[in-house]
Amino acid sequence: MDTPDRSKIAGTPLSKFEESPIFNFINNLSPIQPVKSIDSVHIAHTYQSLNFASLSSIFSSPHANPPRETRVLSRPPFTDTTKQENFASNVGESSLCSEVSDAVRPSRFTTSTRGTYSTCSLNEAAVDPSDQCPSLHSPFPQSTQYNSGSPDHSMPTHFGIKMDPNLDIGHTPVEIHLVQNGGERRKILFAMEAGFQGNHPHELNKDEVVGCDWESLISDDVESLLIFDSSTESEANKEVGEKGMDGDGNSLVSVLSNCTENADHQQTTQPDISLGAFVHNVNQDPSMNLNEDSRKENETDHAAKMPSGTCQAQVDNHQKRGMHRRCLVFEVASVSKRNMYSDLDLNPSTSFPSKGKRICDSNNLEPKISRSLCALSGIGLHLNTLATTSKDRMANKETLSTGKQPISIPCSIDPFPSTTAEDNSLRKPFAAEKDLRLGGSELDPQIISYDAPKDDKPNNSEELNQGSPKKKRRKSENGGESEGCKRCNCKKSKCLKLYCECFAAGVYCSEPCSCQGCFNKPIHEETVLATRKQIESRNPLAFAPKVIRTHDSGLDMGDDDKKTPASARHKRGCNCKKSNCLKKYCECYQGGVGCSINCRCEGCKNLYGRKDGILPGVEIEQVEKEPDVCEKEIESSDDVQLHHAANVQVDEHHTYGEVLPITPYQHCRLSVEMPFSSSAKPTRPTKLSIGRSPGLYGFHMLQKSEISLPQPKFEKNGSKVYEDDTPAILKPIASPTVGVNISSPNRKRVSPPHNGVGPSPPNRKGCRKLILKSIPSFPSLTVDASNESPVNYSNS
DNA sequence: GAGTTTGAAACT
DNA sequence: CAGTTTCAAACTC
Repeated sequence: MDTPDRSKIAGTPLSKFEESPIFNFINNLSPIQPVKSIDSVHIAHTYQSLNFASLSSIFSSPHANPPRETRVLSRPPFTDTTKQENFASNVGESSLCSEVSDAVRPSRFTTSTRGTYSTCSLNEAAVDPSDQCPSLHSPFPQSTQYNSGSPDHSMPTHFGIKMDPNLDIGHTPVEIHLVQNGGERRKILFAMEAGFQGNHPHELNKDEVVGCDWESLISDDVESLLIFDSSTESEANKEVGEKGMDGDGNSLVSVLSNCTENADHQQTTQPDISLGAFVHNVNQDPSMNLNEDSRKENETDHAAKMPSGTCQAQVDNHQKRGMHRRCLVFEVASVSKRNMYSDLDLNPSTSFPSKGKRICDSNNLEPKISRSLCALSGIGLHLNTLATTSKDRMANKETLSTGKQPISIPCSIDPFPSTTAEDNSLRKPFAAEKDLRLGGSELDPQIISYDAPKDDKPNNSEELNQGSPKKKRRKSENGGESEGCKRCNCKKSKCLKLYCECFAAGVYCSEPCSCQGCFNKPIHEETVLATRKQIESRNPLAFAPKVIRTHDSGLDMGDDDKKTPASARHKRGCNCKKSNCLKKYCECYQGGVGCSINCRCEGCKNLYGRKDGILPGVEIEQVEKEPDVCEKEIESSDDVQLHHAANVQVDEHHTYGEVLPITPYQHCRLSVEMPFSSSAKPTRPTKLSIGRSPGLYGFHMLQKSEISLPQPKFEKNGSKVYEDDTPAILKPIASPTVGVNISSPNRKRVSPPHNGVGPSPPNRKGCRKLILKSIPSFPSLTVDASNESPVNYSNS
C-alpha cells in the first residue's frame, strides 16, 4: 500500500470517507473481487479469523462498541466456507452479525491498534462463531478445513466478495514457507499474543489510529514489539517497515500489516469486505484493490515479489500461519515443515511422513535444512509450547495419525544437531515448539533442551522399527524414539490422560500405538483439547517437559559436556523407592539426568548422579551426593566434576542411542525449564531465586552463569532436604516471569503468547524469558484452542 | 507373551 | 495435603 494513499484515506475522516467517491465505489463494488487462487482463498479464510476479527475490532471503535469488540474477540475464526458464504450473504445485513456489520461500517473505522492486535491473537485462540453468529459457524477449525486447494476453499463468495475461481492466479501454494518462518512465525504469533494481550504500547494510539499512518504505526509498533533476530527476518522486517506488507518471517508483522492494509484498503475500497478476504486479496491480488495507487503499488510490490513467487508464498505462509496458529495448531507443524522443505528447495520427493521421519531424514539433508528442521521440531515446542508449543507435536502426530504418514522412523537424529546458538537464526523457538508445538512434535515434549546437541550422531540411526509396543518403547528409549515415535499401549485411559505417553507428549497416537479405545486422535481433537485443557487447569505444567536442560553451550563443563545430564534436571524430581533410581521407572534416570533436590527418592543411586537442584545450565555443580545416594559418584568435588563429565559423555552416548538412557528425544527436544513446577511437590526454597532476575524475564536468568545457582547440597535420600531444588526456573518465582534456564539465546523459546511479556525487546535474547512463559503455553494446545484465557503460568 | 513391579497420575 | 487407587510403562520370566 502506498503510504500516501493510505494516509489519504486514513486521514480522511470517516464521515468524509463515507462521502467520498471511493467509499461509494467500494460499496458498489460488491462481489467482484476474484480470488486469485484457492489457496489464497483458503488463506483468506484462515486469516479471516484474524483479519476479520481484527477488522471488526478495527472498524468498530472500542469505545463505541466495547461489548461488540469483545464479542468479536470471542468469535471463532471463520474458517469455513460456510461461514464465509454466510458471511457474504449476510454482509450488509446487519441482522446477522452486528459485529460484522459494525466492522464493515466505515463509520467505525476508528480503531485501536491494540484492539486489532488483541483481536488477532484472540481469534486464533478460539472463537466460537456460534455465539455470535450462528449462521456463520463452522465447526471449530479443523485442520482439514484449511487445506489449501481443497474444493471447499473455492468458495464463490468471500465475504461479500465474489470469488472467481477462474481468476485463480497462481494458486500459490500456501505450503511454501520460508524455513525461517517456521520458528519465527510462532514467535511472532506468540509475541503478538503476548504483546497484545499484555500491553501494547500502541494502545494509546487507539483513538489516533484513524487518520494515522497504519503502516508506520503497525510496522513500527510491530517491529518494536517483535524482534526478529534472524537475519532472515531482518529482511522481512525491512519489507514490512518499508511497505507494510510483510515479507516473510514476520507473521505478526505481516498480519498486522495486513490488517492495517486491509483496513486501509477497506477504507479505500470496500468497507464491507471482511478483512480476511480482503487482506488476502490485498496481498495476493493487487487487482482487488480499487485504489489505483495502492493497487499499483501492490502490483509493483507483488510483481517484484511475485516473480519469485517466494514472496507471495511467504506472505501466504504468514497469513496462513497466523490463521493456523491457534486454530490449526496441529497443522502448523506439518505445514511449517513442509514449507521449510519447499523453501529449501528440497526435493519434493522427500515427503515427510512424520516429523520423526523428517528429523531422521534431516540427517541426510544439508545442514541448513536439517537445522531448519530441527528448529521446527524444536518446540514447537511448544511451546512451548512450545508451546508450543506441544501443539506442534500434536500436529505431527496428527499428520501421522491421519494416516498420511506413519512415523515409522524414529528420530535418530538430533533434532538440533547442527543447531547451535549460531543457528539460532534458523532455529525458531517454536519451530522447535511448538514447532512445538511444534512442530515440536518431534521433540519430546517432556524434555526440552536448549542445547542443541552439536553432534548428531547417527546413532540415532537406531530407528524405531517398531514392532510390538513394548519393543517399540524400548527401542525408542534407546534413543530411537523421538516424539513422533512415541507410542503407547493404553487400555483404560483412552489415551487422554498423562498416563499415555503420547498424550503427555502432546502428540496424537499413531499407528505404532497399541492403545485401545484411543481418543487421542485428530478425529477427537476437541476431546483431546478439552482434556488437555482440563489437565492443564489442574497443572499448568502437566505438559511441560519433564526434563529441563539448562546448559547452554559449553557453559557447563566445557564444551561438549554441555549436554551432559549434569545440566539437566527433572522438573519435579522423582519419587522412587525401590528402583534406586537405576531403572527407567525413575523419570530422572529415564531422562538421563541426575536426581536433584527436588527428588524425593529413596536409596537413590542414579547413575547420572545427584545433582543439586541446580539448574541445568548451571555450573557443574558438584554433585553432592549423599554418601548413600550415589555411591558411584565421585566423592571429591573434583571427582564429582569429572564424574559429571563422565556422565555427560555418557549422556551423549545415550544421546546417540548408545547405551545410555538418554533417549534420542532428549536430544531432540529442547530442554526447557519450566518456570514453575506447579505441581512440583516439593517446593523448595530455592536457589532459583538467585537466578531469577527481578525483571520479568531477567535476561540474566537465561544465561547460564546466572542461572546456575550455588546450591546447597542436600541429599534426597533419607532426609530430604527441602531446599528448593527446583530449579529456579521451575519454581514460581516472585518475579513475574520465571527465569528460563535457557542458556543460549538461541535455544528455542517457546514463546508464551499468553503472557503479556511479549515481544518486548528487540533482542530475541530477551526473549528467553518469553520462552519460559512460553513453556506453559506450549503445552497448551487446549488453551489455544479454547478461548479461555490462558493460564498465567508465571503467576502461578 | 504373560505376569509382575514400579512409580506417576489421578482420585478421594 | 496426604493417602489411596488407577494406570501404563518397565521389567522379569
